[in-house]
Amino acid sequence: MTIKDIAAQTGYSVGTVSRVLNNQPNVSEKARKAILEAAEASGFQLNTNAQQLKQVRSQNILVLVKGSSNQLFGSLVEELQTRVAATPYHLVVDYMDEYSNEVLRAVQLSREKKPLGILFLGGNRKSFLADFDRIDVPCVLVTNDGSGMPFGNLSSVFCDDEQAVREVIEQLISWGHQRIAIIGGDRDNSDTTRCRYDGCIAALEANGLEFDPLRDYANVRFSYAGGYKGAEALLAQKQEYTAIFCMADVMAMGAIRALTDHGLRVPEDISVVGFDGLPIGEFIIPRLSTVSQDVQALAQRSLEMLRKGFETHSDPIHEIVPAQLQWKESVKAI
Amino acid sequence: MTIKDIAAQTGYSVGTVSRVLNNQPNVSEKARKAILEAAEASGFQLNTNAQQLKQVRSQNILVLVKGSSNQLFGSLVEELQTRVAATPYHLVVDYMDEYSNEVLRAVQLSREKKPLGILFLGGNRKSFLADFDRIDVPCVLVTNDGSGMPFGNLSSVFCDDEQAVREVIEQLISWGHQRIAIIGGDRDNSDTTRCRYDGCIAALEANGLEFDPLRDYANVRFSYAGGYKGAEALLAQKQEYTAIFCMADVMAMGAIRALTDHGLRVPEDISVVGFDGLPIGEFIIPRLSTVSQDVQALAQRSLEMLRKGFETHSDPIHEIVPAQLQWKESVKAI
DNA sequence: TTGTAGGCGTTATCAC
DNA sequence: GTGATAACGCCTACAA
Repeated sequence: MTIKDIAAQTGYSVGTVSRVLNNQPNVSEKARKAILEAAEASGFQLNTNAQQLKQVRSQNILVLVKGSSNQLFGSLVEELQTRVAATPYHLVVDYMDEYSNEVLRAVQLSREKKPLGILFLGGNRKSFLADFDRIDVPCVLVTNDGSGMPFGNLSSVFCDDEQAVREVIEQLISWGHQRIAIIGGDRDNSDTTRCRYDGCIAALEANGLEFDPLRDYANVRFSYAGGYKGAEALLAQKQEYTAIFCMADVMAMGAIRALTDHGLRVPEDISVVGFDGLPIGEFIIPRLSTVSQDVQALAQRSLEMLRKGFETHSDPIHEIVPAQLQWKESVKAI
Repeated sequence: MTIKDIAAQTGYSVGTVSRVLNNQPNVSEKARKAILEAAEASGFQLNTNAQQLKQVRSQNILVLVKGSSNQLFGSLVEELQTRVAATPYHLVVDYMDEYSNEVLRAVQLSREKKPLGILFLGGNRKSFLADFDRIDVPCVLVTNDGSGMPFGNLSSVFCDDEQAVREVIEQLISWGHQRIAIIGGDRDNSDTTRCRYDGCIAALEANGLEFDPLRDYANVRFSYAGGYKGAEALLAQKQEYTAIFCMADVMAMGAIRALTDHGLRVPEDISVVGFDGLPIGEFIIPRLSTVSQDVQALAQRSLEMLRKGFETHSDPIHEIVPAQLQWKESVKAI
């Protein structure tokens, strides 16, 4: 079933059928009605391949999600979906694992999907500096800082990770915590990890607390199991930590389980803080203290910035959306 | 940059370039080398649209995921990815929400991606009966029973939900539980819900326990919040339940939180069982008792069955993979 | 308002 | 082995 069949069926030409199916003007009501009916009846859908092959520009907004099991991005995509539904645009979501090069993928998909713009959910500075100049449509980097990169078509929305983490640590200190450990990722390969790490160090140093990365920092994967292992590694240091900051909620949940298994109560014996503000944090026992990223705001602002980019061709914007510290049951003052 | 440019650059024709880029025979080593080098140098990639438009059959295996936030399917897709990586095939994953018609989507994508076969992760009998005859490639319905449907190209792998749930309930009863409530979804619109519900009823009836659906069954969404609301609704019935069976782990986690908030301890005051065997169940407090679906086996068998379908053109198979009851900290004998 | 025809980037079928 | 060339299904001038 192709556009030709519909044309034959209705007696109109492929041109008219195409115009109707694309909601274009210059078609009589009669033709529109007949063609839509025929299409409906046979369940006809335009072939996206042919469409995109021919089109110079689609109505697509491309969303590149780096890290397919990142639940924060999951919520973000949902949020984006509902917002885009109310616009004339269409969302094309592409998932990739944490280790793929998001920019090269974007170059490839740009050529194929001919998107109006691209939303990067996660991304590394290194990849952008290397290849982003091959992309010419407006883009927004979401949850990472894109300022300071020399690109005229790259905006960004993100929360100030470093600042948020600094506040977390300082709050913990003000509540009497002196021995604070950290569970995070690889600071050499993740900008996010690096920012959050810097925030920790800044706060600890400002308060004259000693911190030995080799002893007090656990470098693990961003997962439940990673958090579990991280906490066990820290316990093995026999440092009597009073608090652990985890760079992701999933890590925090794994850590809480490990601590519990080793006979420690959270928060009575040790406090735990996460990062992201995942929905599940509200449901676990104890409720998780966390830095909550404003998914709503991230979705709204990134879309607005992208639209401004391709609708009015305006200059890139770099914007911080505030993160919110949420102190829940997993933390206790000493 | 197109295949033509590569042809011009290397002095060969588009035909030869195409053959090289598709690893086809009848190309001299010299040509192959020159063309691959040129492609490499410019980072050239074939345009998928043009490719799929022209191809009669791709090397794609299409995976249709119904319910994009279903974490069980998330693990399944990961499992499938790693397994397919070792084959000459390629996975194309398409996510859709719980309320879309998976079969119509499959018809559309079939036409476009020209897949060798399709894996349905989740699906409803109703949609299949209505439109599946429009699909002619081999398919496997995963986690739902596809037997009893009159299609020569539809296999299925699933766990015996009804049986598993029956065992759960009977085990609870044997441990002294008499007042058992259930949190689940909409039995009219979800085959899975219906199966699990039937299993409950069968076990309860067989043991002479009374069960009033209006009072003892909470129909909510498959989410943390759904489980929370479900548990609250049940508590409002003032029935002194000793155990709650939830049709999904996410529901169970929400329920545990609600029970805790209402001053009940799990499992001391009330036992909770989930379904799915999500990784996180191992990390929450208390560790969740659940019916663990064998993701490995589901992935392995569904792929094998699909390959058998399009490689040897054999008849559909319907197979049950055993689910495993995992009794953890969230359950206690009375 | 409608029809016609060329071409998007590839694959596939021929000849050579 | 290699090179033309006709599709694939659609969009888009342009002509009618």
